[in-house]
Amino acid sequence: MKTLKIPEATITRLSVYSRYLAQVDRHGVTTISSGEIAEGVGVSPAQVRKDLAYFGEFGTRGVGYNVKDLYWHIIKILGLNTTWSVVIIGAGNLGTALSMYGGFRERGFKIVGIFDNDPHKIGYRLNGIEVYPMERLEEIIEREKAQIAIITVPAEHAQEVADQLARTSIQGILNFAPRVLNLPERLELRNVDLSVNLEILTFNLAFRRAMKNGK
Amino acid sequence: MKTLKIPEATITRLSVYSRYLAQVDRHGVTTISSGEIAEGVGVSPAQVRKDLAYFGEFGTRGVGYNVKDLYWHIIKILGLNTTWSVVIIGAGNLGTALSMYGGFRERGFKIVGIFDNDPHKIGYRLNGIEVYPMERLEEIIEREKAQIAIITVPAEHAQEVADQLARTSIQGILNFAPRVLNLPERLELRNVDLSVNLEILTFNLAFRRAMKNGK
DNA sequence: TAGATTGTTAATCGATTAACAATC
DNA sequence: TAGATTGTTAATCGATTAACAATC
Repeated sequence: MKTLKIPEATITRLSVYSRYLAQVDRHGVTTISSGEIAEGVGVSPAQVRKDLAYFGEFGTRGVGYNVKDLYWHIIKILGLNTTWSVVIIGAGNLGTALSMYGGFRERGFKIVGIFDNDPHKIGYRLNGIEVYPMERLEEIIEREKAQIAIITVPAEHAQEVADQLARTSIQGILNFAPRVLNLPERLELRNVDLSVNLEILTFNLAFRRAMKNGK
Repeated sequence: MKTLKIPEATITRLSVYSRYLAQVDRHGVTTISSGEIAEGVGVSPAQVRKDLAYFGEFGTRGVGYNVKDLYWHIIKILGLNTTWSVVIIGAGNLGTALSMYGGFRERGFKIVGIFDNDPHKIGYRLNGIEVYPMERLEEIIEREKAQIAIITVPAEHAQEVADQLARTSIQGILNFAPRVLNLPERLELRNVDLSVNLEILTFNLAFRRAMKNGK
């Protein structure tokens, strides 16, 4: 076991493995091999073993892995054995959709507030989550001990919101605005660009087609 | 210029470059260097040039790139010079939010219908887009010549929906359900897992913290 | 011509795959 | 003991970075 550099792709896959393990666990499976996990999520068995090897030895040679056991090991690795409090900035369609997204709750994320600067939206409750004005950002983040913020405001306002968040005790930001953000080093930043994903799809489709027709 | 193998990361970055170019173009900038693009989107200048080199020579040595020109070249590479018709399967929070998402429209994607199996939702219009029953999936896809489908149904139903789509003329699928899908080779598939992104964030936060406290 | 910046090749770095000894 | 499967090392593959000749 070595810990030095862990590829981000490994973390992505661990997340996928853990969800797959939860799924087979629900079906009553107690033991699973790297080959079966690989088959289930579409990677190679060596990949599965390598990914796990970064963090320890979780299996039994000749036998495989205990499903529940490995599941909890991965949950712990991902930091999901504790609850994370999350605020959402932007009560538009995407923000409200994410505030109700079951996938977050299932994995232990707790949305503790939504922020917007539209006076009409303030005070409204979405699924029991209150919409606050931007002025109360710092106050609510402190009160709720929120560690993560999700930005779903229009691209033009994303940097401004990021600046405001940088002045709070927020530790990580998940940015859905299609804009590159400048942030202090101490903040963890991840970008989710919904259009990019669709565009990789169109590239593959357009490119394939071009290949077929001659070339 | 060689075309053989293009890293997916290159396509992701091209998408980001093009949006950045649109942004500086709006500010009246006409010429830009690889270094300036790199600075603007947070990669290295060599990276920018390498990415572009897969597809041709778009710049002038000693000068740089014409902003509008390069923008359109990338748009063409990504296959965005034509309109893509898209259907959304699942009229829940996420599906409806995506149907109204401005980021898609801006890049030339046209949502032509939303599908759901909840009778209460059928016939309802969201932003001018009609909600159809699942039974009409094939009919509407043919009529609207939709090429892409976005899956936003619960994980339990994702495979079933994928199977239905595989029987239509849909060419590509963007899957938001946290479930690995099995599909025929001919279909292009991309997975967007919203939780995974949040989990990479928590891993980084949890891991960093563990590093600090001893270890 | 001198300065700037591209396009491209070679060197480096990192991640995946293959192979196999360890061991249940 | 024989069969299975892990954990790990070495080999391969691929992507990024550095360097520089080409050229505006």
